[in-house]
Amino acid sequence: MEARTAPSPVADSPQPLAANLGWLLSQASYTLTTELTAALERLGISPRAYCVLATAMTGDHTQTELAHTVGLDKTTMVVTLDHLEKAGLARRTPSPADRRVRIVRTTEAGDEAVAKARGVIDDLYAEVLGVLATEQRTVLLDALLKLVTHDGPLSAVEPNPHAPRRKRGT
Amino acid sequence: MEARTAPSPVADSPQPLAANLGWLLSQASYTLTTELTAALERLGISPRAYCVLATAMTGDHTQTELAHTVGLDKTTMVVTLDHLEKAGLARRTPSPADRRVRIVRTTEAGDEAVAKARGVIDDLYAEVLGVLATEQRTVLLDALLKLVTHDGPLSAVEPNPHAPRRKRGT
DNA sequence: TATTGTTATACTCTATAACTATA
DNA sequence: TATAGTTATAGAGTATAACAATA
Repeated sequence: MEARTAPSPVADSPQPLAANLGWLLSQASYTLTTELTAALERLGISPRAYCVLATAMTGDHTQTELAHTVGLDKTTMVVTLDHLEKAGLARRTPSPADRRVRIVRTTEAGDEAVAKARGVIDDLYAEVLGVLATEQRTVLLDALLKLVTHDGPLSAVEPNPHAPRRKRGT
Repeated sequence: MEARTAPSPVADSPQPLAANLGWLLSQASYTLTTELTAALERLGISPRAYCVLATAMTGDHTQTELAHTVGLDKTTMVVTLDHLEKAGLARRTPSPADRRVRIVRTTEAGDEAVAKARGVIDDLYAEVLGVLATEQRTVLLDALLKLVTHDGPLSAVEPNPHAPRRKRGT
């Protein structure tokens, strides 16, 4: 399988120190994503498609709503939905209330795909975490959550919407 | 600042479960990389450039050696070195032994840049990990290392060199 | 005038292929 | 014939801009 994304530039430290947080996180995240992508590919679905599909299932959402929730650009959402429709996993339904808007609904096949994907994902996570002792596992997840969660040091950075396009320094 | 990389498709789960390993890792890794990139940018250096520079400092290396060590394609290495030379941080020296080969050496400015970058990186990691209790920190790093390390479940996947180019499924 | 979804397009990043100069 | 480095180029992925339909 070809790598989905190039390894993070920081992930290539030749001799990872025990304290090289960045390398550890990049490596873990990258490999897990790669394995997840490979596993889902066998179901004919991409991680992104799964994400959109699973979100669409939670209620009646327009494309823009969906894009916002999942964190995609609306034009990327168009492409993703084109794929999903072609694969028969979702369909766009005109909204009776607003004729500009299209509600995204999952098909039965889509529901099944999500269910199967959930199983695959859960299995993968269980397999990975199974290597750790029970307490270690708990602490790991707690610690990550603490870092990532609202006003932790690794909570989401909102990109400056009007930042000048970077010109690629050295 | 503009996001360097789009958020991982898996990282966008609307309501992260405590056990959503993938989301936690992606989010942590992505944000840390973003912050690291921003911090290094103030030094006029990219994470990749830092990586190459720091590796080049460890001895006399050819471009290909460097590329292999750091995990870059040789053509990408050319571009990276072009930047580094233009910025006066590294230079290509012809090898006396083999006239096809060029040894990559850091300049004094390059050495300084690496030293400064090291400081910035260490500070950032310390700041992030400072949020955790001492024991929590140890367990986190141990656990990550265990997952990522040789024959852990998230150890590096070697890409199949002759896999057919993926055609983008759903 | 503003908004939804679409299309067309430009930009970034990386890798493949072809070339040169050596070996 | 094979290898190091270079250049040119194509591919994949994303976002910006312009547009049509509707509000």
